[in-house]
Amino acid sequence: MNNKKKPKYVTLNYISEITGYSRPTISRVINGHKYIKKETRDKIISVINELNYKPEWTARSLRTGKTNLIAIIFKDIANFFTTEVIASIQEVLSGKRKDIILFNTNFDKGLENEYLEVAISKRVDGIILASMGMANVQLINSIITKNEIPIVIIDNDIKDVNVDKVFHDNVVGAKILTEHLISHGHKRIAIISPSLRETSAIERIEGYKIALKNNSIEINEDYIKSIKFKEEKFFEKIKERISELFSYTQKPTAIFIASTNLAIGTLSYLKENNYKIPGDIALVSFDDHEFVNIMNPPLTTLKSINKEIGTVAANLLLKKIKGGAKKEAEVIKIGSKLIVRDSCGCNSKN
Amino acid sequence: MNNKKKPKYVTLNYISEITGYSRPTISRVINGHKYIKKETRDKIISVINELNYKPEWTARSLRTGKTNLIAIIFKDIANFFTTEVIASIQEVLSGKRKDIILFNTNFDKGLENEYLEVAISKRVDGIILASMGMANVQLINSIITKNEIPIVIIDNDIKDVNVDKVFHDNVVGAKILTEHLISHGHKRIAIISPSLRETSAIERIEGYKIALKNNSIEINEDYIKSIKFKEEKFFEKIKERISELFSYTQKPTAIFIASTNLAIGTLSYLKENNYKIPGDIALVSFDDHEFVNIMNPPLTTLKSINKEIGTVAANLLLKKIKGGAKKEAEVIKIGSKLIVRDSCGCNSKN
DNA sequence: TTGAAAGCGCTAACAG
DNA sequence: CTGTTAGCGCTTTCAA
Repeated sequence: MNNKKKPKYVTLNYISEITGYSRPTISRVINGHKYIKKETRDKIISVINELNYKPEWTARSLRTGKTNLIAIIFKDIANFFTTEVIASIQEVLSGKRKDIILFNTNFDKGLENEYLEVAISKRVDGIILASMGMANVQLINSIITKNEIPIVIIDNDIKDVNVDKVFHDNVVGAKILTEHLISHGHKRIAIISPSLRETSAIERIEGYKIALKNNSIEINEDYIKSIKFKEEKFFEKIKERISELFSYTQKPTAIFIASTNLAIGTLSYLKENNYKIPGDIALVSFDDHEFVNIMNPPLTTLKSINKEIGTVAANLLLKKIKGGAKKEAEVIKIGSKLIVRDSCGCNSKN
Repeated sequence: MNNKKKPKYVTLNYISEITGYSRPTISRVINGHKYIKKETRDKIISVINELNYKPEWTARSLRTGKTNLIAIIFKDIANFFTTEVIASIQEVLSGKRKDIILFNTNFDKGLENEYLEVAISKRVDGIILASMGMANVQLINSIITKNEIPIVIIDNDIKDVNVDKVFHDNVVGAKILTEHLISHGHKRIAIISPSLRETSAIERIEGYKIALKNNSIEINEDYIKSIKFKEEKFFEKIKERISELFSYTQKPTAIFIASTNLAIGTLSYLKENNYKIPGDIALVSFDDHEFVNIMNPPLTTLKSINKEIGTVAANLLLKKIKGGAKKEAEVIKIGSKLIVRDSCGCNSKN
């Protein structure tokens, strides 16, 4: 009986034994070095193909100190925004033969720091971080300066950290949307926003307030409602907040919805309660998506730039990986424009 | 000037020099072995914390032969189905300290095989594959038997491959939906489906045909329309197919839409052309999602089981990783039930 | 154009 | 309870 268990994987050493060439020579062939005799190369390649040799990436990484691995650490991987961003990052990176290791913090601040440490441990070449905005500043600084791993932050800002950043221009976007409602004659405009601790939400509220101020409309703090994404019974909570809005003697006549998930809940509540949109209440929403078109009514939003954010972030990261993490950090804000549909009162008879 | 460049990473060796203990002892502390003097452990741990030592995962993997890495290879990472599946897989795996390396084949058969080989090269502990159904059978068999890496296939079947599989019960689901349309009195029922080469699509069409046959309704091949997801101008193509449907002298009175992306395009076309739903044309759609509720009209669908598919697949993979990849393969079909809303004709006056 | 030697950072086996 | 030795599979000198 043959007890010599077949090895799970063919190694360089094995190829060396078979071909009679040394490991370095075979390594050179695999890595496409010059100065290999054509005959040698051909022989080795044919054996490699025959045995279906695949280099052990883990050993190679250990030796070279490069992993070709990019960590994507996101606060939520299952929503409309994130999905498109990840896909566009993936597209850029796969072209450069970088692989993605994906982490979902699920809105947990502790996990955010933990995954950053896992990323260090994995010796990733770079990190793209869509944070809750509360990651450990010291940790991030140390990753950049000591470990020299470049980081690009998207979505939510982390202050006091000299890192590349790519954001939606939230203030301007929110201002545009709010002003559009004002142009329809609305003065009692509410805003429904995700967690007030995220900078993207804070900035959207800021843009909303600026628009009101510029038009001499008083800010009513009761009109500012927020729901944390991670909250249980998320959709029910949205409905509670909106019913609060309608319980006031001075009811709002329009709502600025600061994200798509919120829009789904909001519309859902309004339909259940037979509110006419935009007749009873006008709406605008921040994020765009293919399906807002077929909502009832189609939502007036800002043009979607999710893919662009992913592409820009990935390219920025690649640039830093090539050029060294310590160079001056860039902050890129990507602007967007209004897409008018029906929910705001344009094109409508409701 | 001090030219001794500070190292990017603290190593075991360095900790060893500092503490005076040997590398194995430190390694044991890190890996929580018993039989370490409390004093030794405390000393070592304090130095580790102070220096913020993080084990090099690549070296550890090389030594142990385990990477704790799971490859997720999906044909499309940016749609409603996939997003939920990935999130639920992630949830299961992160609990077991497995990390995810994410690949998107983008409907490219060549890339599918390429990424499988990358996964081998990375020595992943397991693979979850949502394929186009055309992966290299030999390659997959060799991964299972030779490399002993467990694979779980979801979404589309790959024939002649003895691998664990988790699927939506497409035939039964499609049958239920079609029968529901029939129960409303429809006889001219069209189906709009993704690429006919994917088994999930084929099975849905099969279920549709079974329902028709069982009710003695003749199958009209003209009523079966398909659009490949990867097609350029995807939404325009959908609209073309639907307008074809309406160009027939025997126009269909109902459409079974076999996936959510298709539903968006279909609804969009019908609204543009002022068709009343379900009055002019009744609809049912396969996948469910939070937002089909607020579509106009809300879509009658099958209850969403995307999360369940991810959870079941991930647990199955974990089981095989633990118990050896060679055990008998399981095939799990997950059933679903009808969620009646308005698009089918229930609850409606249109 | 090729090979010998060394070592990346870690852990397993064995000895004590 | 701890240290010595060895080696995972690869690539990088350096020398020939």
